[in-house]
Amino acid sequence: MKANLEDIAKAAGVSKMTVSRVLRGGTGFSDETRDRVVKVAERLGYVPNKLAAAFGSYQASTLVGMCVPRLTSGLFAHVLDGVDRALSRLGYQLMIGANNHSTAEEEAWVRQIASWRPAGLILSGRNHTPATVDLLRQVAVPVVEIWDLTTSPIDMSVGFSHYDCGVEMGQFLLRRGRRRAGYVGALARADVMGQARLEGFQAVLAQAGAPLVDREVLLDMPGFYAGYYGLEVLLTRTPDLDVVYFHNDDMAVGGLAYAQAKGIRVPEDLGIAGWGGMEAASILPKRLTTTVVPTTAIGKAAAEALVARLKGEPGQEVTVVPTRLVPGETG
Amino acid sequence: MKANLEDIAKAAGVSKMTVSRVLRGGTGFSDETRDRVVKVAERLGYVPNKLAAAFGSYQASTLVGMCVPRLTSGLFAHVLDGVDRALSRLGYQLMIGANNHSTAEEEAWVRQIASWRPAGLILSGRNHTPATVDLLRQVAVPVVEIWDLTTSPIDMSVGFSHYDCGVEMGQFLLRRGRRRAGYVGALARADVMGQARLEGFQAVLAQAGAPLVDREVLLDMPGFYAGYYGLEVLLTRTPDLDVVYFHNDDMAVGGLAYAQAKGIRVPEDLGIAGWGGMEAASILPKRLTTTVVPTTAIGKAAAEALVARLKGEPGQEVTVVPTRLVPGETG
DNA sequence: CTAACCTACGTTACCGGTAAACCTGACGCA
DNA sequence: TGCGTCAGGTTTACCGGTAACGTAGGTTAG
Repeated sequence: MKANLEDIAKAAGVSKMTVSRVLRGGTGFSDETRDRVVKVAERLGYVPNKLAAAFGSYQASTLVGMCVPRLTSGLFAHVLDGVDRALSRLGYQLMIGANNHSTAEEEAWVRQIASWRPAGLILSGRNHTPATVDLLRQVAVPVVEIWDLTTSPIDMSVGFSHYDCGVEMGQFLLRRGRRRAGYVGALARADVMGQARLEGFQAVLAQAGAPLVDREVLLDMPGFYAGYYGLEVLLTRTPDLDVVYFHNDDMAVGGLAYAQAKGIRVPEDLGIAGWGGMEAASILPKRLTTTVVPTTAIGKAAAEALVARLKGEPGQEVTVVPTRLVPGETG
Repeated sequence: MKANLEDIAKAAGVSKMTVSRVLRGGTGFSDETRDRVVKVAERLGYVPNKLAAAFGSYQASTLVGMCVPRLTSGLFAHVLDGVDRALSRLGYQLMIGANNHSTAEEEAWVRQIASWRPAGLILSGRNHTPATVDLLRQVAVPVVEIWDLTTSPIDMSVGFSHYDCGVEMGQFLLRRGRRRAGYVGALARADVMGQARLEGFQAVLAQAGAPLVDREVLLDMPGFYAGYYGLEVLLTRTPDLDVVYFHNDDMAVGGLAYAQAKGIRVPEDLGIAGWGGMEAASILPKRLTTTVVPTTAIGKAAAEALVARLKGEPGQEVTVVPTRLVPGETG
């Protein structure tokens, strides 16, 4: 990595500053000068140094940090994809991190990222440690909190209400005549958003005079096996449920597998509802009753909100991206 | 973002350099000085500036770039996770990008990333444009090519042989008595690695006197529906196949769904084999015959190879991470 | 008793850009 | 003729760290 602006300047017989302006597509030079400089830069294989550029100019870098709960989550992969597509087109670089559903790990990540003076940050969820919030205020950079909508964001928020998802699913299942509902969740301690869905679900059931009968919240990661096992535990304890709401689709599919294994007919004997809109659920013989979350749209909206702010436009403070309850054949 | 080393230095009554040394955990200061500096730094809410640090010292930053074909790929999500876990522990930051199976997009990405002077790069696949290779040599930074093993890597390689995957699956299906095999693929133009699997598969079948009968390679993304549709096209044209090898598990599952829809018994009438080891395949009533790729292990190994090189150790040039053929109930 | 050596710092120069101010000749215009 | 203006540059002063080297005072070896 040898050639720098100085080298090009010398070789082209102009000043460093002129080279800088030419390469950044500015103004204040003749066409001949531009051609000469561009040619020399190419010949020397010039690779710009954004480190120096971001550092030297007082303006922020083109780095954007994004923190998700887990990198292996199919839902967040799509959010990530939405963000990346929107940002990379505009020349921003995405730095990612995973917080493993821990606000402490998120804080550590923010601390690391902050030292890179990013142009903006995207965080998942609305729960952060006080130190994280302090840090974010201090770095004074646009922040988008995604996934879980909050009416009082640190800066901007893009997402939907998990509580409302629970309410909506509760209402739907009530309309289908379910009266004895159970719940199977996971991530007992860390999962604030699943908790919010459960609360909405519970509230609407209680209001209708058919309160939640039983629930089983495991400590595991919310996957297929946790759903299978969770339903087994739940039904062993409380066999006469007529519907079970799961933390997410992965778990619901596991529950479906359990029902199938035990000869429980779905939806006749037991209704099963998930959440999230897992792509792979399409491989099931019966369409899963679930709430589809527009993951890519959330990513896109988050990136756009961030970019708007970076361009000096005000930027939407709260963007609601509506979810969609899909009545399948299992609920 | 106000406090910098200078501010701390003044407030603590020492020089900038001493503050720098203290905060980086170096030597050459007394315990009292350290305590005083640390306390002041904390009080002022000092946020280090890695931009300045990486730029000022001539050594590379703690930025690591990683480029995957698609961010929504479940397999690569696990690779990414493996890399991130290994790197973030050591204080490295991961910058990601997607090349959409295009070497041209990869080149554009490398060009962007190179200007950040990363400590290292991780690329997916062994195919790169000449300009990419030039750039990589010029930035003179450790590079790990993952996923598709190459015996002559640019720098280091971690992965497995796609060709051998095809060979192995071919041998397995031959042993199970299959003689009339078909293939359903996707990404017709861009997918070099699926192509390699097909070549291995074809070679071993031909050698055994039971050459590939027909194939259908779609232009679509390799997902569930492409598999469903691809199998339909293939069987309509060539109904008397006794086994079909799919580009990946997603497509195989789609094929399975098609077979089920058409009353084709699997594996009696038709064998189905996939590739990759999709988690969600576990929700199938029958275990899919497939090749499981140790995704997280590849990510971890890639990160470790990179870190070894960064520490000045030689670092494994080629690391083979073996795949595992899982005989399921569909082959 | 003195040279060598350590500890605990301070000084200086520089990394490669960018912003902002400054310069210069040509041209238009009163 | 003198002055303003504009294109097309150049010059200078940083940005916030780090490496390399300098140095004062105390300690130790011979």
